[in-house]
Amino acid sequence: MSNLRQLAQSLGLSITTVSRALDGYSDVSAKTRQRVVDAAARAGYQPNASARRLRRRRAELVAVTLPAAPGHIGPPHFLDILSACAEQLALSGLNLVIAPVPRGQSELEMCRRFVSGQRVDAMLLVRTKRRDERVELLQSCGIPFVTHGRTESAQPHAFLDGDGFSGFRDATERFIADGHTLIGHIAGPQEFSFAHHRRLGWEDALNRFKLTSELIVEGDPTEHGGYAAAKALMSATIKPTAILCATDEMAVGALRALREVPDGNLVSIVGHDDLPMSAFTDPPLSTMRMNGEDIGVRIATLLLRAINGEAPELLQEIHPLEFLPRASHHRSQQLAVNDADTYE
Amino acid sequence: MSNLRQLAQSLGLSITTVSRALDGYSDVSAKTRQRVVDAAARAGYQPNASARRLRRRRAELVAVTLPAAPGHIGPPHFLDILSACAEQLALSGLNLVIAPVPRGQSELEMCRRFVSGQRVDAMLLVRTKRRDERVELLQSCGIPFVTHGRTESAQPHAFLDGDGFSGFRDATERFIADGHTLIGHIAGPQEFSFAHHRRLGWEDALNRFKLTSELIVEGDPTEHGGYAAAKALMSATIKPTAILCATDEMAVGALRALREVPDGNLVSIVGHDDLPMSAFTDPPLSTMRMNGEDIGVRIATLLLRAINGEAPELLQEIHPLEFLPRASHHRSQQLAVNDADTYE
DNA sequence: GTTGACCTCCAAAACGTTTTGGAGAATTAT
DNA sequence: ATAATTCTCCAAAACGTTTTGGAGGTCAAC
Repeated sequence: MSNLRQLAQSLGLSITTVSRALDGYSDVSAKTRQRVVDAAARAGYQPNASARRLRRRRAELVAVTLPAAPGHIGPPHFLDILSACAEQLALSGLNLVIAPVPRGQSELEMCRRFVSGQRVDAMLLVRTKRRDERVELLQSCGIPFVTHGRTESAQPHAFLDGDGFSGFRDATERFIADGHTLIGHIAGPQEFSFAHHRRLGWEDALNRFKLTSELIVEGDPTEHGGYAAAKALMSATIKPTAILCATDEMAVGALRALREVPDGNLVSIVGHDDLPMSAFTDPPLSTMRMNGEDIGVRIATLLLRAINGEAPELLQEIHPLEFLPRASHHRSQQLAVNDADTYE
Repeated sequence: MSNLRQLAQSLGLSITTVSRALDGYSDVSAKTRQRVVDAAARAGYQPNASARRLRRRRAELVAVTLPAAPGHIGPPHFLDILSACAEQLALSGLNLVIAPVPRGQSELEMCRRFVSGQRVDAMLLVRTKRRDERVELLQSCGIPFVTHGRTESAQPHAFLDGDGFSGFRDATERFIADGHTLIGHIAGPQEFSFAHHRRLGWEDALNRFKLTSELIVEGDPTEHGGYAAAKALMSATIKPTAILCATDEMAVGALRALREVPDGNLVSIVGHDDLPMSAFTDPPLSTMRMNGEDIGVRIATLLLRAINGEAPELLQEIHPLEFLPRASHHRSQQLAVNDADTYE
């Protein structure tokens, strides 16, 4: 609307003074400041964002890459995370921009365009892979970034992740304590680090108790992926009596598959994410989720600290998972009579 | 990284020439242009976004407001829409920024900040209300904007919407044709235009056939809202034999409520949105969805046309809904024997 | 041999802000 | 009464780009 020059002119002051008055510098008298602030409010003055960004050499923007992945973009509540993150960032004057990968372009090129055009002060990467080329690029550029999920990068980088390993190990041991010996896993694509950690946790528990870890099928992290995987598991000669699913979405698919298969309704199921709908499936889905406060806010905090130059080693958070027992992890009651204490 | 000046210096050319060479002006010789383009590629040159934005007086940004609404932010697939929209916008050099409402601030203030700070070239409003103050503000500012969902604004504005009225009217008539006479509606908050249109469609069909339109309960557009509403409907003295739900999420909640109620499994259900999970509920959820290509892309196109100055009247799209019959709309087979032809 | 029309290129201004390095006035200390 | 200090304010430079309005040269036409 209006700019600093017009405002200054109308007040008979210099641009400098108006600018400094609004920015709260101490070298402008209280009286003048008040006059300026009033006039600015009256005029609805807002500094031109591009001009400030240019002068300050900060983009005031953080980009989140949305990989055009097969299946869904992320868990359905992912937008809520982004929204909370954006809200927190906004408190520090940063806006969150969505950086989709243009058709026919690689994620890498997109990242490059964003950083070398100085469009962003930092980046947020989601759906990180175990070996993620985006991480390597951003590390070599030296631009601050945070990933949602770990990677196997040699150099440390900032990340926030849930402890999928422990969560899935514990869930598996819980099944074992219930007397299960044939515990399957519907895994997500192993290139994704979240899927890999969850699988390793499941495997770890089975190895420790010398149980088979062969009842595993990998699928897309979608309802259909879970459906197909469950069908595959249940059509083998050795069928699991309990199944851990990498995500709630896969678990929802698995539940449907189990409805269509003989004795499928005796198979126990556990998922991960605690989607809003998970409490409303039949049976209500036992699941787990990262506890603690809002993930989006935490991510924003990490981003801000990264922008402030804190070392990546200090910006790594692994949050424990919280188990949410509902009905689905306890379906075959006849197994529960085993003596669970022998496993302690 | 590098800027125009350095690039020009290294080539022994002026800044002007380098700039114009890269922008494809005709007043630079083919030979020089080639030299410039090569050097730019080698240096990985990307123009500084803030500088260009300042000079061109375009923010190259579009903001989407994410109301901190009760319940979820939007349908779970909403992020996919935004992603597609962002991708399409990116083809025209525009980025999509998330504009959440800061705590303790109204959506209105947020919009004002964005437009008067010239942070955006256009805005996208979602979850529009029948009387939406954001629309009024943006209209008075004269900034281009598109809404996802209609409003009852006096002045026309650009929008994209599904034909919820016809969709719900048709779905109701389908129930009537199946012999139902007690058809309930689980409505969304009527201040939202999408919820209102859907309700009106349901009501219209009932009125036309002189059936009662009293079996209606309003709830939050969430699983829990649907659950509670269904419980309420089923605990009245007159119980519906079929229920239309304003959203799939509400339908999922309703399905669970019906499982917990005598004869609930005979009640037919229809939802709206075709969430990925809707095909995996028990029974699979009959639903409807806006057909046509990617909604996100269409929204982006509308935004671009609005930015180009096209009149709002020309930027209004109402898309028909497509009915997706699965199992849930046909549960009480004994009712279907009625003579449906009398209703034609 | 001059005129006009092109073809290349460029200096300088502009976008609106923040920041630097004072200038002048008022106040206090010597 | 002068010097030192503080209090206000401001002119000008800078951020990196795009765009305006030519400048100088070459070539063909008259």
